[in-house]
Amino acid sequence: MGRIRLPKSEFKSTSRLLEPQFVDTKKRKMGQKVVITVQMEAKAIKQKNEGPPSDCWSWRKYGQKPIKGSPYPRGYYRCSSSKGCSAKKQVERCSKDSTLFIITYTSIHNHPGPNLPNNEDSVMTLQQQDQEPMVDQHVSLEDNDDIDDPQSFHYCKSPVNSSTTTTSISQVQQEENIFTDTFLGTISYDDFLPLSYPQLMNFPKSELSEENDFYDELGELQLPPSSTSFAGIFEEAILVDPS
DNA sequence: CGGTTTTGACCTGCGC
DNA sequence: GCGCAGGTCAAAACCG
Repeated sequence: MGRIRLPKSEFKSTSRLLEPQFVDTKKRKMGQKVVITVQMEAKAIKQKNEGPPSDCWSWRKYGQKPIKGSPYPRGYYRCSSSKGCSAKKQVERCSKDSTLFIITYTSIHNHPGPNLPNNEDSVMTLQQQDQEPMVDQHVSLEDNDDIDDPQSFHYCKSPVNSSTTTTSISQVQQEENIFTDTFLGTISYDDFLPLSYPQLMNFPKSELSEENDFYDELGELQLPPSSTSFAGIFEEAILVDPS
């Protein structure tokens, strides 16, 4: 898609600089991230035209880049559920297992999630799964050839011993075999992701990066009851703190 | 018609 | 300082 760009010198005078307060510093170092891996049924991927698994948040794709060493590009999404929401996610596919999606959540939602009334139900489901062997549900979905729900997928536990602060995506990719080795079972993606970033993180607010300072200002933002009961499942996501 | 996706260009952090 | 790779921008195309 051709696009006429101004010469660099002229480019400097575009709207990006007219509103410097909105200019993203585009620092490579982002705040802490949550990395989760999602294994989808091959059929489901086909049905979704190889698209990433969707969650109940509304995401808008704003970029895609080929990643060195990976045959699959990485997609960049930002939350479109609410204006001004800085929540972002990156979706890439595992180079060795095309059914495995690596989703990296950065920043946080500054608004209540969609379908909030359902969140409690979702959490209850998670809690139940915590108590009961998840394999049961896994089997039930595996046995179900009906892919009417293309969002069915396998939730893969991230590397168990990954550092809680320094694990990077590349490290994750290097340990892809661990994903399959540590496969736990299947949960509903909708159950897993209505929760906002800090809920996923479930770590002390003081540990949030300064990028997330605005969340302090939103201290009045009411979190769904799930925020506390999500700890059980959270440990299966990777907390990344690039330093 | 408004929101989303596509896609090439631009920006920036980081390693050397 | 330079080059690379990753992240973002934004116009055009697409879609419902």
